Amino acid sequence: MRYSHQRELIRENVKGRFDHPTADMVYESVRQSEPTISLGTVYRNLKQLSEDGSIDTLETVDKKIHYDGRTDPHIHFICQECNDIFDFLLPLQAPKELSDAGFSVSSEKCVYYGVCDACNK
Amino acid sequence: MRYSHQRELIRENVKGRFDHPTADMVYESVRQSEPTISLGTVYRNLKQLSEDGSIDTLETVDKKIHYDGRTDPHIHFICQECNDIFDFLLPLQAPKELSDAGFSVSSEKCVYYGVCDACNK
DNA sequence: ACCGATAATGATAATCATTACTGATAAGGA
DNA sequence: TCCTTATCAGTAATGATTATCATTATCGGT
Repeated sequence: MRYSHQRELIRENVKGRFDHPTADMVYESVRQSEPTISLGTVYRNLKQLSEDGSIDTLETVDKKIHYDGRTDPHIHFICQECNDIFDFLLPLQAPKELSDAGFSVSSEKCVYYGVCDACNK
Repeated sequence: MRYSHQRELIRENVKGRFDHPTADMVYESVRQSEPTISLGTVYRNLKQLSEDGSIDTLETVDKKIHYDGRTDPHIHFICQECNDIFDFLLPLQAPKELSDAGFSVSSEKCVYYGVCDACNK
């Protein structure tokens, strides 16, 4: 993959935030410092970066792809009150029933739904 | 919710299969016995059924909503070789770190990625 | 430094899953 | 049976994402 200024801006943007942005959110943010960047460029690079493991993706119920700069093992919690997405840094914990059945696990995407600490008050 | 013949066909179809079909797959199947049913009707009813908990949904990387007749606690495994989705009936196991932090969990969606037993041979 | 091959870009059109709209039909209570 | 209205079939609209294309930028080789 050849270097590009735009891709670096996109990578740094996603890596530097923790709000699990959509492509459009990254576009609006990167546009502040690079006003001529195209939405298609943002989509193309987010896809590339997620395909080679630089960033991660998270599918939610809103039918938009959310991007995540974190690539170390962690799980997500989505509050059904405020719709915020929270990270919890926890080691990958694939049930042993999977390996028992001959299934080899390389990654996991766990999302828990409920009410967050703040909304519980 | 008022009774409708079409909705019952859709409910029975999803409940009677275990391949996590998309709206289009349900449409093609129900159409065999009800040729005049509309794709919009299938979408509308799948949405209703999932909203009142009769069926479940599963978001994957293909950007389509998959429906699941199973509503008892279970996790999913997606094989990266054959792309099949497997069910494992396991009790909901929210990490205690969540409740420790004041987060109350009401449901979970766990998807594990790797290679299934058959493809491992 | 320049060339040439080609990856990447900006702008925009196309795709495709899903949702909304509309006039007709049917469920079900009075 | 009559009335209200949820649901339907058919189809247009929406919206996120992807593809296209002419131009520009990267980078190894000369």
